[in-house]
Amino acid sequence: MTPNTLEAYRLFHKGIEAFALAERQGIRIDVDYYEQKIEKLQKRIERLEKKFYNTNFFKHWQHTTKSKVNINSDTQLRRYLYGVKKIEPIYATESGEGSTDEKALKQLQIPEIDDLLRIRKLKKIKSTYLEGFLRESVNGYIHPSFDLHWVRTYRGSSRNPNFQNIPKRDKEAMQICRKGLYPRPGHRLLEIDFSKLEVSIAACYHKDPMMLKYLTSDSSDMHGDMAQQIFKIKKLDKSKPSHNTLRAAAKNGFVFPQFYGDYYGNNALSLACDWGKLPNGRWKGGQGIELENNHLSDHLIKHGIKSIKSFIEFMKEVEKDFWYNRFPTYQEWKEKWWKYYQKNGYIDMLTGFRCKGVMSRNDCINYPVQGAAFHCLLWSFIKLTEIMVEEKWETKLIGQIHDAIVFDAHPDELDYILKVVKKVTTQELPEQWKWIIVPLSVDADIGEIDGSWAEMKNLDF
DNA sequence: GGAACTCGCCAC
DNA sequence: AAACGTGGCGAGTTCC
Repeated sequence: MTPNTLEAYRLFHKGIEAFALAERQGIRIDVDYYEQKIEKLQKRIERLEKKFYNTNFFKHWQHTTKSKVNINSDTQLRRYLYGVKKIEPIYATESGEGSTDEKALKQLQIPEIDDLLRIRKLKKIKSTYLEGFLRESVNGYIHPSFDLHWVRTYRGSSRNPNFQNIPKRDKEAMQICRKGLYPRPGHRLLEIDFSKLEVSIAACYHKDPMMLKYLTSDSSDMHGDMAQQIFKIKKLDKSKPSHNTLRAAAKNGFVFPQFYGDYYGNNALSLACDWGKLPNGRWKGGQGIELENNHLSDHLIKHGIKSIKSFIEFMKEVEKDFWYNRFPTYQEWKEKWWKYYQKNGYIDMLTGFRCKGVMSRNDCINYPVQGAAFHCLLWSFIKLTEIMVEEKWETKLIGQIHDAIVFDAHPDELDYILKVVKKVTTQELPEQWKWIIVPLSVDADIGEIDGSWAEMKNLDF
């Protein structure tokens, strides 16, 4: 695994130097806040544990176990549920054991297990994030390492602590974890991320006309179109919350998984799971989100999809249409790319990096996209760091999350920084790399002066 | 008593 | 033909 061209080598060399500056700068943290929050969480966890110990579920579990039960042990839980109680596991792990992850446990519909999952969630927040931050803090700052020498796709990684997986979607976890991360006194946190970067970079490889159209025209909407097709609605109306839910479901339950190489069977099941029609493949009316006095499930039944089986068959057709009618050139590219690897034993990225070794079909399709997309971020990160040093900014780059850069910004420099960021990311980058044939765009989130990372607002610029 | 492993879960 | 890509990390368990 090496950069295959001088250009690729230089990108990583400069990347390491730029990351070193960000690492030295670090991210300010509120140590007192985390210490107090850990104590509070610990008390909440103990209360929940006490409650759980009083349930019949736990008492029976302990009764059937010789040694003292550790409720944090998935191994012990697995033995109890699937061994002692002989419940049929919903699905298995990689190694063939019955799964005890959240999704599998929820489907067992045992009320006491909800307590267990709640405890699991709080412990994750406390140990991985809060205690991790404190362990790594030096004089009120954490200094995550940003590495460029681990990842198979030539992406970056982060550790000690990992700055790239701090909770965001789960509101409660996000608040707790990010509330103690700050800019330097008097500054504002600023996060810039590329919009739909991987989809755009994929298009630079396959050049599918329909995809290029989606990425170039403001009026077209790929996820909206897929929502219409999957959920059989005539016209997606973005002013309706229910339609936005369906659009998000199409995006996260079909389009993105398909890009990563998933197939209709998984898509159908996970979509159906989301609106609660499983387990047992039972397809009932009166479920799923409300659509004009109608539940999604009734709506689909009315349109001839009367069982989970027929939904799977339907999604099979949707998939076929997606690849062979909507994006045929993308489909051909995937086949061509996979064949090329099988013949030559390697594939080259648009940025001059070579992937070799044992790779699956999905790997061949994903690696070049994932890598080159990150290299767009990296190139921008380097360029902005160079300008920062050259112009002696008070503002500093302090971190990177695959397609996003985090700044610790001086308020007086903010307008200027935003102008430079936009120029570098959307103009200079495509000028530098002529293979970028789609418009790139960036989005900004900004915190208050002395505001934490938990309270960021979208910024028009 | 530590290394290696599995599992679960957070991000993109 | 195959069947979701990349990481880091904590906790528990098993192996030596």
